[in-house]
Amino acid sequence: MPEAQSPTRKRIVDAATRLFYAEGIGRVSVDAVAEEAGLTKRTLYYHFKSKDDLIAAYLDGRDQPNLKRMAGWFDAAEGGADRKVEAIFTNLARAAHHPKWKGCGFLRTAAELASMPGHPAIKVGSRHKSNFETWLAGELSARNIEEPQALAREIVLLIDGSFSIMLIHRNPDYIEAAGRAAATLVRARISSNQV
Amino acid sequence: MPEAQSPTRKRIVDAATRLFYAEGIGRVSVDAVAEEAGLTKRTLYYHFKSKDDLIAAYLDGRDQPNLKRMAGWFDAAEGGADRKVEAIFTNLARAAHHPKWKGCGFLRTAAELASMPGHPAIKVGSRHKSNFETWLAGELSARNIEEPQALAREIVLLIDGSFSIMLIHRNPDYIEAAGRAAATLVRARISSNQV
DNA sequence: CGATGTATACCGACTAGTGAATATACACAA
DNA sequence: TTGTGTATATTCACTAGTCGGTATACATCG
Repeated sequence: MPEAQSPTRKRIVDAATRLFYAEGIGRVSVDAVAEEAGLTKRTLYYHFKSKDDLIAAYLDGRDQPNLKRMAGWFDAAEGGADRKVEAIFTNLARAAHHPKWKGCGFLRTAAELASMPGHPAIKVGSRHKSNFETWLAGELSARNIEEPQALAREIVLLIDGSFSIMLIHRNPDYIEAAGRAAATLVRARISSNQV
Repeated sequence: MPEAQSPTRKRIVDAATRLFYAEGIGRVSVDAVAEEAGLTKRTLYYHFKSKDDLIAAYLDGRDQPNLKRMAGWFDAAEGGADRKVEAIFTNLARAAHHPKWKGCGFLRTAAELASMPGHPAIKVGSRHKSNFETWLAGELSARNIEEPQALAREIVLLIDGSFSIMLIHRNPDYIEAAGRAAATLVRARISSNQV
């Protein structure tokens, strides 16, 4: 039985992360992951019972870093909740200029696995997106924004819409437009007794 | 040289449409498409020079039907522009309940081809999404809505956000929430001298 | 010894794409 | 009418390579 936190396992997940994000889970073979990790396929299958498991582990490893990055942008931004929300989009648009940017790994994986709704990787993605939505609703609630849950959900829709459309048009203007729409929706819910 | 509108070609595209939408372009082999169409792979390759070409033809064939369906929902809805826009989401949510529903074929294909931004199928998808955005801006403009282009873009972001999140959570509530947000954004732009 | 980890070598199934032959239909000439 | 040429359309059989996954063996270390 492999150890849950073995360094070899981490090497495999790191290699899978690089390849899966760059090429998509369907276009990357297990052989390629093993080679990228610098070991043989048999060793990979000692640590993971299937490719599907490895895909889920890849997404699981992206959960916390992704959340922290978003929260970092939110926290660092000056101004009220509207400006902080818009900062997420502004930073996203900047990140999208990077040549290695390929959208949201969670959404792309869900799209590739659309015919397998119960796939373990999709459950991981669902949990991640819920985590983000819950975190955002908490931040909005702490700032006395009205209907924080509903608003958080609308912002999530605009963020994921940006991710998707970017893969079609490759035009970051869409992300900026989504940011302005999100800021508008936030301002519409700033309550009267607000800091 | 094959004929552009040969009935055989149409049979192939129809078969490809069924399989590609149901399983995703990467999970469907050319052999499978040929068998679904009731002919041999060699015949398929007589009509299409590559699988990539066939994928582009699949999406090209979905352009007009998709636009007509959206426009039909918009036209059929009672009320002002806000209600008509919201009707698109309501109908989308209803369609998403169907067991064969697998999201937006254009977005899913773009996600699968994220590592090949210049792929012909992505160009077809980009054109389709632009067509829809332009059509919607026209409808909004005809109803004296302010900033119709900006608003159309925001609505598109909410629609495509709905498509993406649905593949993660499989919960049509997100589409309804997006519809309410879209209606809010429309109402914020209803000008004073309006019918 | 026994647990953990790694390597070589292999499996059957499937992949996109192709070579060569052939069926069909129609044009034109004897 | 009959024969020949030609373009379109289709099939069978095949290639060279990749796929996820595994059987077996061997190392290292407590």
